[in-house]
Amino acid sequence: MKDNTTDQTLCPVARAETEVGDRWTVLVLRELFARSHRFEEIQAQTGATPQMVTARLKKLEEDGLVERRVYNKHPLRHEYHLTEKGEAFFPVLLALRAWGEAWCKSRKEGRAVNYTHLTCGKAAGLGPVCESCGEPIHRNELAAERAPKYQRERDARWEAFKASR
Amino acid sequence: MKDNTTDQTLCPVARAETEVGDRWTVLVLRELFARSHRFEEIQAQTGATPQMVTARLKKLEEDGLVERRVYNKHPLRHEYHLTEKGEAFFPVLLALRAWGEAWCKSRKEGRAVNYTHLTCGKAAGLGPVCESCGEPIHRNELAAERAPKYQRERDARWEAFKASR
DNA sequence: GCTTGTCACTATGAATTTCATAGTAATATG
DNA sequence: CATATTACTATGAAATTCATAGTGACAAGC
Repeated sequence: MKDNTTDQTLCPVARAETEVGDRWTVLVLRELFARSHRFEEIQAQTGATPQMVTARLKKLEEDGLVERRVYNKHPLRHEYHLTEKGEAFFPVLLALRAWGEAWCKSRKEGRAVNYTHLTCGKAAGLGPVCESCGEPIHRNELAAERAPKYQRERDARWEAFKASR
Repeated sequence: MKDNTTDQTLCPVARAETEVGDRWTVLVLRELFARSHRFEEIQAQTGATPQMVTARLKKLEEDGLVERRVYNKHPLRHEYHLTEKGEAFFPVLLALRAWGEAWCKSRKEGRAVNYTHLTCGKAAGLGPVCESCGEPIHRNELAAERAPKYQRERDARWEAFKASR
């Protein structure tokens, strides 16, 4: 995609959007952060078609956010993992999550995931700083726990996906 | 767009992406945060076609991020402004900017915009907390200054846009 | 040794979206 | 009365997306 407005600009937002400015791409990244490393898990949980997943993973790899790791030869099978650049995207996803929780859901729907801030042992809240201790949140100092309802939703998606094959 | 994976999920990221999961949408929001409130400014600076701008603004209005304000009757003319929900999106853009500056540009290209943290009077850095005083950054406590190179880029885009009509 | 299952995709074609180019409508300005 | 300003709309070709189906390589069970 040649693109004079985003490739040749100094604007970091435009630059970023050429790499992650797509719904499926962000959903794939969400899954990688959620430790879904296999193609089928990503496909099932994002709801994308296999072509979409293939295309996004390929582009993410080209852009340096994702790397493939062989976990099986014969047949050749890969797992997808975040690189340093991919891991660095976490604050964006955290901010997007905070906005989504605050502005895209009714109050009675609960949180999908609750984070515990491991450095202080208490609830981290929505960030960017821990609501319990005030320190900036880093992904490696976080323990995630899915709300039962959200966990069930994911389990159901996986079952539905497997059943449809 | 009926969408069983993003409309019916508890995941705030998926919810958010149905509203802002698109390159043009994010670029339009960037312009609104940059205080471009007129249709043509947005069109010129994003590089989108008028249909794209129309469609995104309409959707953003429907989703409650943007409101139209009449600034002229006869002919009827509107300006586009962020609502509270739209303003609340700022941390996402800030995080995206930080990631873009850090990972989508070569070191020798400078920053596009530098922020001064008004509460401490010093450089705010890339956030989410002020690099000078450590406090969380809020948009209304920030003064933005465009790098001369970036300002020239924007001026040139505006000139090119006007010349092409 | 043959069927069934697993995993990661690819193939196909219709439907939708995007893009470039051009044009319109209402009014102000010189 | 001609030109400029502003905010769009129209059109059709090109590209992308989607749903549905299928493939290839192997493992595991019987």
